[in-house]
Amino acid sequence: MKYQIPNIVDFDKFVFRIGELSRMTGVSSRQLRYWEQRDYISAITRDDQNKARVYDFYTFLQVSIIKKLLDEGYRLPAAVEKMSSIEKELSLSRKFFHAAFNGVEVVDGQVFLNLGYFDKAKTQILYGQYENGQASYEVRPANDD
DNA sequence: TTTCTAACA
DNA sequence: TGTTAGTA
Repeated sequence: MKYQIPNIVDFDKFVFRIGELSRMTGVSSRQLRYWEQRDYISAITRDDQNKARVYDFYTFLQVSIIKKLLDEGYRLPAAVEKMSSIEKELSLSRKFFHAAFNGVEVVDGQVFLNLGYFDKAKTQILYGQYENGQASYEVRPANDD
């Protein structure tokens, strides 16, 4: 009764040119080129030197984070450094949730996230629920079909 | 139309 | 960083 999130979203296929990335993030194309020159960000490897830059989804995230930090008052070098640590935290979070998430189950009309076994003996399962912006948890026996 | 580099403001 | 020039 559980399912996996369909792996139909391939983020590697989300690619943007400089004008698009600029409009998406509010960072000027001039800034994007400058940041690349300073090695703060990088575009997908270009064959020719004079061809249009192509940015991937992860660069979009990086630029978005840097932009937010700049708006908060960080100066560019500091913003880049902090973005780097935020990026690592995000990566860890993604890996954690990917490993923890075991599908969705509906009980009595309520939707629960199966977050895997709660104990090493595998007799209990941790369920998470999201409601009104709040996360809550329940531990229930594993064989509660 | 968009992007590129280079250069000046 | 913004802008502009002259291209591809």
